[in-house]
Amino acid sequence: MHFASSLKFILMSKDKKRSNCPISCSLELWGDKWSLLIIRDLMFAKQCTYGDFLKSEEKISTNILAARLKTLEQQMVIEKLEHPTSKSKVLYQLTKKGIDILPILVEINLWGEKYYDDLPDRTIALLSDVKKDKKGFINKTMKKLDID
Amino acid sequence: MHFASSLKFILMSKDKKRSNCPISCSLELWGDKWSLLIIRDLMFAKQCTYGDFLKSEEKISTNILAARLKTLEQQMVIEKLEHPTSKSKVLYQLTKKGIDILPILVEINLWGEKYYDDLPDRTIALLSDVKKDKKGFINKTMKKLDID
DNA sequence: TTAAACTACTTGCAAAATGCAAGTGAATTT
DNA sequence: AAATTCACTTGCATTTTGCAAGTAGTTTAA
Repeated sequence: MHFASSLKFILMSKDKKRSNCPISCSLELWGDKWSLLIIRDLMFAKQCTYGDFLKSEEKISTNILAARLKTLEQQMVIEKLEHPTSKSKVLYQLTKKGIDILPILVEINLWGEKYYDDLPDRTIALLSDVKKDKKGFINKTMKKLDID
Repeated sequence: MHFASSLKFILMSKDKKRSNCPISCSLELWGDKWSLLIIRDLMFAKQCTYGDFLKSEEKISTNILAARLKTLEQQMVIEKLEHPTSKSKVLYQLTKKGIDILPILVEINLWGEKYYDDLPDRTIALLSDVKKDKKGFINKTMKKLDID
C-alpha cells in the first residue's frame, strides 16, 4: 500500500515541473482562466458552497469547477469543511497558502483599474480601501479570512 | 474598408467579456500557462528576440509563442521593434501597460518563495532586493525598463 | 558568390482541455 | 411520499495545446 500509493503518486501526478521559477510553478497551479476567480470568490466571501461558485457572474461550468476545486484542494490552496447545518452542502475556504495569494489579487486589481473601464462597484470600493493603505488593507483582510 | 474591418473586428474578436471584474479581464488576457513567462523574460531582459524566448528554461513551443506574442501585441502589453543591426531579427519589449505588470510578478515571486523550494539564483537575488525595499525595487526596475 | 546556417515564424496533426447539456444519487423540504 | 436541492459526474462536440516538420527571407562562412 505504501509502495503502491507512492508509485501512483509518481505515475499520476503531473509534477514534471517546467522549471523552479516561482512564476512558472505558480502558473502550473493556477495559470488558467478560472482558478483565480475561485480564489477571488473565497477572498470576498470567506466560505463558499459549490453552488455559490456556480452563481458567480463569469458562469464557470460545473465540470470545470469540480476539476479546479479538486486540484486546488490537492495543492492545499483551499480546503473542504462540513456545513454546520446541512449534510448535503459542502463549504470551501482558503488555507493559509490560499490566503497568501491576496497580495497578488490586490496587484491585479490595481493593474486592472488602470487598463479596464466599468469596474464593478465592489472592486471600486476595494480599491478605494487599498489605495488609502495597502498594507493595512491586506492585514485586515487576511485577519478576516484567517482560519478559526 | 472601414466597414469591413470594423465588421471583422466585431465578428472575429472574442471580446465577449465574462464580466467587468479586473481579475476576470486580466485572466482573459494572460490567464494561461505561458503569457506571464514571456512577460517575465522581458522584465529581466528588457528586450528579447523570438529566439530568446524559445531558449527559456520552460521550453515554450514555437507556435504557442507566436500566438501569445501576437495577442500580447494586439493588447498592447508588448511591442515589436526593429533590431539595430540585423534585418532578420525582431526585438520585443514591454509597453507601459506591460511594465505595469511588474508588481504582480513581484507578488507572485514572494508567494512562490513561501511555497516552493529550490528557487533559481536570479529569483533569490531578486527577492533579496525586493525584501529590502519593495517600492524602491519596483521603481528602480520600472525606470530601467522604461521606453527610451 | 554561393551554399550552409540562422532568423522568425507557419502548417499539419494528434492529444488534451474546455464547454455545454443532461444525468445521478444522497439530503432536504414540502 | 414526492418534489426539490445539493454536489457533483458523464458524454460529447469544439477548442486549445504540443510536437515535429516546413518555409521564406537574412546572414555567415568557404
